[in-house]
Amino acid sequence: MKEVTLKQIAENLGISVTTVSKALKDYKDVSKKTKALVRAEAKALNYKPNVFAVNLRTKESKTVGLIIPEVVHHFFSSVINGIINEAEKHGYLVIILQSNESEELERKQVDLLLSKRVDGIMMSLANTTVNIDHIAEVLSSKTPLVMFDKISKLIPCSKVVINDRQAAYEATSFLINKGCKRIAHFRGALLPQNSIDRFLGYKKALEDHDLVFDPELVYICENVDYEDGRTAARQLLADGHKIDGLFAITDMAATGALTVFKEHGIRVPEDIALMGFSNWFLSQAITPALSTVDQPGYAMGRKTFKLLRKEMKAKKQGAAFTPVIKTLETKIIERDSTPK
Amino acid sequence: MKEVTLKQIAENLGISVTTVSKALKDYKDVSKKTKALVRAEAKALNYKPNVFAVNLRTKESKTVGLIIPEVVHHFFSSVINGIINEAEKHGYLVIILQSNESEELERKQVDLLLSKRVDGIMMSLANTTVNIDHIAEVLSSKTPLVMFDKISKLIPCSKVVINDRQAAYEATSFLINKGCKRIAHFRGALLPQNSIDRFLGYKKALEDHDLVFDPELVYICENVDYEDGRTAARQLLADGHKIDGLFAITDMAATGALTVFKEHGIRVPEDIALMGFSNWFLSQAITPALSTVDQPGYAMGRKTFKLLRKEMKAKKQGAAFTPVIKTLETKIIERDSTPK
DNA sequence: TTTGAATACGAAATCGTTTTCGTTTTTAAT
DNA sequence: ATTAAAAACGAAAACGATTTCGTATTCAAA
Repeated sequence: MKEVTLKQIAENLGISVTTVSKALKDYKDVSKKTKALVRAEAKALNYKPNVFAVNLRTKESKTVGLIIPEVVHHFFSSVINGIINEAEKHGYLVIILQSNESEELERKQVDLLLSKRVDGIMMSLANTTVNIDHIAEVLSSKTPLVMFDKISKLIPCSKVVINDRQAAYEATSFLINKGCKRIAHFRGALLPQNSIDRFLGYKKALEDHDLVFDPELVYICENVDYEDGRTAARQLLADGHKIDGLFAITDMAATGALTVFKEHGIRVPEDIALMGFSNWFLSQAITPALSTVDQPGYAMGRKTFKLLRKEMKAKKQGAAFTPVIKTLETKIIERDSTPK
Repeated sequence: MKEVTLKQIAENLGISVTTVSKALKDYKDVSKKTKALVRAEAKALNYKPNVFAVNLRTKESKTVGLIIPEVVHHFFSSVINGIINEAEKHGYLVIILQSNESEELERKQVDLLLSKRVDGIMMSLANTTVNIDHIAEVLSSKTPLVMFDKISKLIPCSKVVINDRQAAYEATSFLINKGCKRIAHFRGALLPQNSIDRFLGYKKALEDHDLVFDPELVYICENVDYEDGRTAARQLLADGHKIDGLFAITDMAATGALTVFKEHGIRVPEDIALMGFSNWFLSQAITPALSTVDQPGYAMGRKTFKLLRKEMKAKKQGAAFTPVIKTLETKIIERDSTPK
């Protein structure tokens, strides 16, 4: 029950290990006859190359790393899906780590992946990450790197993003075109670029349509989740603001707000029109179904791996590689939380 | 800019590679003075052991594989979360593959993981999997294996499950105790064990409470999702059945049914009481909030890895290991889709 | 001073492939 | 028959760590 090795095959056939190796890799300096013999014997013994040895020799592992803020999240799990499907197509395996939105964990995980000598790394930053030394470290280790969604503009690497500002601008404009005059915004935390960009898009849309921007109508949802949406909505009502539209940073927050509105007898969309963001599965299952912005997670995952692969290829061939920044399209999904 | 190796350190210090290696691993036959020197030099050069070489020597990779039907799924992503958190605690990385509910893909992925020589494998079967040769192959390769949730009773390995039958029995009994007399069931496909068990639990509960079991009230939701729930609910109404309770195999299917009921002016819970299954995030965000059965995904993930680690440890020490089957507790979550 | 046991160190084998660079054998051309 | 070129094979050196077994040194006890 010993492991089958090249040596084993070589001995059985009375030839050298070298020739066996070459035969299996289809080198041209091995005769067809020998190749056939070797292949037959390999199959007979059910030979499987020892990847550990192969990795050591070739200095690559055909494995890539992925660091993501959280796995249990419709958008991110869609990205994962896109990445592992694309990776598998090319014989790569994906190691997934979760930063739990913690910068400290993120650092550890970068170290872990580098020490595992993965062929490349894909990552989306934790909300709290401000110091980016650990990412610079990835670059200086010459490990190909692609960032997606939550990126850092300071790192010169390939990136896959959506235009958050533009998307938020369109979402807000959509509300305005439906007749809304006083539109509140539930934004995310102050730091993350997405949060900032969506807020800026919201603000710009108001200004471009000659509506006053009232900072009092902007509420912060720290975790952009259901509970935050509920809390912010309650606060909004408690503050006595009269609004006819709400643009929430995520579908979760929008859904939270929706339930509060319902509890207070406020009709959606008649009294308040509601736009979410992301097009999570949830948004079509609630009543009224949520109008939102579709954020293409699966496509983002695929594109991210594709860029990574290009860079890994270039590195292997010693070719130069200039970072690419890809912006994916978003689109408005009209459902029942906005007036027809 | 060369890679730092043991040899490098040894040369700098004028000692042998052997001693450097031993010093770093705290062998007792190296003097304290030498250890200090070596460690200092290693730190100074920022030495990182080459895992490829370590893997080859030690024959282990500190990496485990996970095969799962789909990633974009609240329950499974919770399991992933539990697994990678627990794994990370012990220095293991997790390679995740997705079978997309296809037996063929599942086979390929098992092969991939075996060829990567992961230290252990965790998996939940695809719905369509009937032939289990590939799983037997894992066993015969001596790779530790733990199955969870969707398991095969034919494979003698450790397993982590819930008692689907019991949980469904409780859910149905809960409806009965709330006064339901005619309870429909939306079940899953015919093959998967979960689907069968939940159906059997439903049936047994009816019988134990002296209610007639009417096969006409059982509808199949092939993909147990939102759309299936809608379709089944429409069919139920079209068939003219008068029911006062519904137990759906998943929260998704329950939610689909709920929207159809609403569209037909049927009140929940007044006209029909509704129980889901899984306690996905969704269930608390809809109106009325869904009563359901909590399925502990995160705990299942943690437990799964823990069992795997035990088995990997035993293997390493050449100790015997007898498979363990762990059944996790579920519990009824009462919300607003059932009468108080 | 000799002996014995600790204590500290290293040479070399090993893990299983890959690949360079010779060497041998075959084939074709003169 | 001789030679040149082409085709087929192998020895051996990597890759970088781990570990077995010796050897050398130190120190204490007799």
